Amino acid sequence: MNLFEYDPRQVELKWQKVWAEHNAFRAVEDPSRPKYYVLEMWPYPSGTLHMGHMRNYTIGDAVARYKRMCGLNVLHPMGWDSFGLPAENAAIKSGTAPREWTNSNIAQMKAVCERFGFGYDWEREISSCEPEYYHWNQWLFLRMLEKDLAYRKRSRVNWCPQCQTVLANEQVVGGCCWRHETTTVEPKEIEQWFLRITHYSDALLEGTNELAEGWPERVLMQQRNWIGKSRGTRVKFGIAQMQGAALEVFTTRVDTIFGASAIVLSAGHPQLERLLEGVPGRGAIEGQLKAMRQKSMRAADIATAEKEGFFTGRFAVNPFSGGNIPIWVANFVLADYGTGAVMCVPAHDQRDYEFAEKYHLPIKIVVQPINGPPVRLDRMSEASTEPGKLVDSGPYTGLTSDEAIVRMAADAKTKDFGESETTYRLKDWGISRQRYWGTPIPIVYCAKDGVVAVPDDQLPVRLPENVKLTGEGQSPLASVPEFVNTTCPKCGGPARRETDTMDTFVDSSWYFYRFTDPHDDRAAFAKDKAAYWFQIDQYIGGIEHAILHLIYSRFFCRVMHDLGMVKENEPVKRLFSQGMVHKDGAVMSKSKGNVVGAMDMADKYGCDTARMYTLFAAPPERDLEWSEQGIEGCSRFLNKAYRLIAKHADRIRGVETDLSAKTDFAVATAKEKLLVRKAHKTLKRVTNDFEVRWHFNSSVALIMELLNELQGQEPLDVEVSPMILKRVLEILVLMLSPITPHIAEELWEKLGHPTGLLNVKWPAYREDLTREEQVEVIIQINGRLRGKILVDDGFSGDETINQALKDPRISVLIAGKEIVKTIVVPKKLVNIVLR
RNA sequence: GCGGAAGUGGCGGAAUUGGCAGACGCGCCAGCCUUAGGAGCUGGUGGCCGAAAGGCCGUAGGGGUUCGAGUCCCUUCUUCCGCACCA
Repeated sequence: MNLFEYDPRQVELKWQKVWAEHNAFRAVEDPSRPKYYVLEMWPYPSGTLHMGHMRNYTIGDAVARYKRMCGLNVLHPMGWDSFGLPAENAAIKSGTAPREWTNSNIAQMKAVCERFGFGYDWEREISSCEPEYYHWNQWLFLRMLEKDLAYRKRSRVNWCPQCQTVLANEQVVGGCCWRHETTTVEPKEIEQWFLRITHYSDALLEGTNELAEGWPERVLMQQRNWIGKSRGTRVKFGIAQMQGAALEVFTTRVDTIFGASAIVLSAGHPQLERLLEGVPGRGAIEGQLKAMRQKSMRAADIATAEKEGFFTGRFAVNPFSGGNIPIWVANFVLADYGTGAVMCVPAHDQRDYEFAEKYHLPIKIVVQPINGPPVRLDRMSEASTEPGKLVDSGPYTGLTSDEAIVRMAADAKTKDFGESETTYRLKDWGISRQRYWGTPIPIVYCAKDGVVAVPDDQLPVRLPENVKLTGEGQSPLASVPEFVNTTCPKCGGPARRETDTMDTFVDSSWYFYRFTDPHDDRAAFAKDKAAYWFQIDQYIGGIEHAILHLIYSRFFCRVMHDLGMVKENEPVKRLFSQGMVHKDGAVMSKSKGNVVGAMDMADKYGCDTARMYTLFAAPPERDLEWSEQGIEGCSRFLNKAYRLIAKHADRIRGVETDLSAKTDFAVATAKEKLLVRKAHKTLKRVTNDFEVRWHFNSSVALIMELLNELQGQEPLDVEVSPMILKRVLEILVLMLSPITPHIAEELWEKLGHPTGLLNVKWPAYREDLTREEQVEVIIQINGRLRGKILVDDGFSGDETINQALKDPRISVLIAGKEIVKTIVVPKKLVNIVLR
C-alpha cells in the first residue's frame, strides 16, 4: 500500500480495534477526579440510521473526547428506548415478534455507532424493553402509588383511533394525534392510571429559573407555557329558580365582575344536563348543544372558528351585585381549563366583547384607566383590558384593579361564595396504554381486595412473549389468560392483572440514572453511583422533546429526590438542542425519501470525513443542509493532512518534542515563528470554541487554515527545524482528535508516538506564542479604510499615531486639512477625523 | 393575534468585546501536471467604474446613535419556531 495514501476504512478499523482492546471508553467512578457526564438522548431503535440521526451523536462524541482530553472522568453511555408502537405495528404487519424486530434494529444501529467510532461505554448499554430495565419502571410506579403520586381514575381520555390507544395531553397536537397528524383524537371514558405531576407544578415552574443558565430559553419558555400557571379567583354564582344549585367560574379579573353580562359554559360542562331540566324549549336547546359538541370535535379549525353560542334559558345570580344574568353555552369556552365556565365581561375582555357584539349582550364599563381619557361606550370598538380604577362597582367603586381583586377575593371567602385560586394548564399524566409492547403496570384486581399492588419481591411483572397481535380491540394482554389470571397477593384468591402497559415516556424519564449503575439487580441504581455522576453535565437532543420528555424527566427527578434516591432537584445542568439535518430543502426522513445513509457515507468517505462534515457544515444549533459536494471538501482536507504528515514523517519521527517547553524564539527563523504563532493562535481559538462557543464549524475552519498555512510554507524541510515542525503538526493532530479521532490516531502514530492518543492531554496554548512582534494597524480617515501599517507590538497609542501620520499615502490625504481628532485602538486601528 | 429566533456573495457559512465584511468550504474561471481525470498543485472569484493605480456601492428595506455599525436603538418587510379563544 502507498504510505502517502489515506485509506479511511483501514485506519478506522485499526484504531477501533485498539480502543476496544484498551476498553478506552469505560467509565469508572473515581471520587478523586472531577467527572463529566455527557449524554445524547437515547434513540428509538427504528432500524437504519441516516446522517440526520448522526449529528446528535457526533456532537456528543466530540465533546466527550475533548473533555476526556482535558482530564475529566467522562461518562458517555448509550442505550435504546426500545418499547413502543412501531415494534408492535411491525408485528401486526409482518408477524415478526416485537422483541425480535426490536433487537435486530438495535444490532443494526449499534453497528452504525461502532462504525462511526463513537466512544461509548458499551458495558453500560441498556434497553428499556428488557425486564432488567422495566423491573424498575414498575418499582418506581409502586413507590409513587405509595406516595399517592400514582392513582387510578375514570376519565375522559384522548383516544387515537389509528393507534387504538390513549394519548397523553402532550401527545395531542392541534386536536390530532402526534403520530397521525390527520387523525382527529376522540374523547373516550375509561379507567386510567395517572401520575400526579401536578403535585410538582410550582416546583417545575420555579425550577425553570434555576435552569436558565444552562438550558435554551425557548425550551424553558415552552415548559413555562405548558405548566400555564394563572392566579385568579373562583366565584360561585347561584342559579335563579334552582335552590342550592350553583355554577363556579374562574377569572383572573374578578375586579370586572360588576360588568358581567352572562355566564358562559363550555358545551361539555358537567352541570348542563341538570340546568336544562324543566327549561322551556329544552328540546331545541339540546339540539343546539349536540350540534356544538359535534362541531368542537373538528379540532383543526377550533382556533379560527367564529364564536357561537346559545342561551340556556337559565339565569345566574351575581353574588357581588345580586343581579341576574343569563347562562349561555359557547364554543370558545374550554371544558378542561379552570372550571369550564367563565363570566362574560364584554367591556373588559376581547373575546367577551366579540361574543356580546354578536349576540347583543349588554356591555357595561366598570374599570376606567388611571391615566388617559376615560373609555366611553359609544366610542368603543374593542374591549378595554388594561387594569385601572373601578366604577359602577358597588362598594368597590374607586379601588384600583389590584386592590379590588384582593378585597373581592377576601369578601367572597368570608361569605363563602369563592376564593382566590391558582390554576394550571398542566394536567396529571395519564400513563395507561392499551398496547402490548410496553411495561406492564404492576397491579392486580381482586374481587375481595380490590386494587392490589404487586409486591416488590414479585417484580418484574414480565411481559409475556408469543402474544398474537391483531391491532384491534382493547389491550392485547387481555387476551393472554396465562398473564391475566393470577392470584391476589393479599388473599391468595383468584385475581386479574392490569392489562394496560405504561406510556414509553416513563422509560425515558429516568434512564440516565440507570446508566450510572446499569446492571444492578437489587435497585434501580445505587445512590452513591448516581451521586457521583449526577447531574448530567451536558445533555444533547432534538427540540421535539422540549416539553414531553424533558418535563417528565424533571418530574421523575423530583419524585426520586423526595424518595431519597437522588440529591439533586434537576437532572440536567446543561441542555443543548441541535438543529435538524436537511436534504434537498426538507428535513431528512424516511417518509420524504431524502435520507443519506450513515453507513453509505462511512463506506464512501470514511466516518471521520462524515463526522467532520457534520460539524463543519453549520453551527450545531442551526439546521444543516447536507451536501454531497460539501462533504468532498472535508474528504480532501483529511487527504491533504494525511499526505503532508506522511511526507514529513521520516524527518521528524524520532525528534523529541515537549509541548510545554518554552520555544526559543530568539534563534527561530521567520518561518518557524510564523508557524508556531499560527498554531498557537489556532489552538487558542479552537479551545475557546470547545469550551464556550460550541461552534465546531469554526474549529474545523481554523484547523483547515492551519493546514493551508503549512502547505503554503513548503518546503517545510528548509528553515524549519524538525522539532518545530513536529510540534506544530502535533497541535494540528490533537485539535483534530475529538472531531476525526481515527485519522488523528493514525497521524499521531506517524509523528512517532507509538502508544496512541488515549492518554494524551489537550494542549494548552501559550499566550506569548500567539503574539506577533509587529501588528498590522489599519488607518482610517473619517472612518474609511485608507491604509495599513505595521507597528511594534509594544507601541503606545501616540507612537502608533505618529507612525500613521508619517505613512506616505496618509500624509498626502491629510495634507492641508485640519485634524479634528484621532482615535486609537491599540494594535487594531487609527481613525483620523478631518475638517 | 401574542411571544421568540433569524435574514451576510452563486451556495453552506465566518467576523469572539462597536474596529479591515465575506475567514473556511462548495461551486465557478484560468493555468500547471497528466495517455487520461470525478486525482493533485498554483492563481483568481461580492457588485459597479477603470488599462492600471485606485474609487464608489455593499450584511432584507428605511431611519437613528457613534470618529466608526453585520454587530446597538427605532421602524417596516420576509422566513422559521412556539402558543393560539387558558377566562
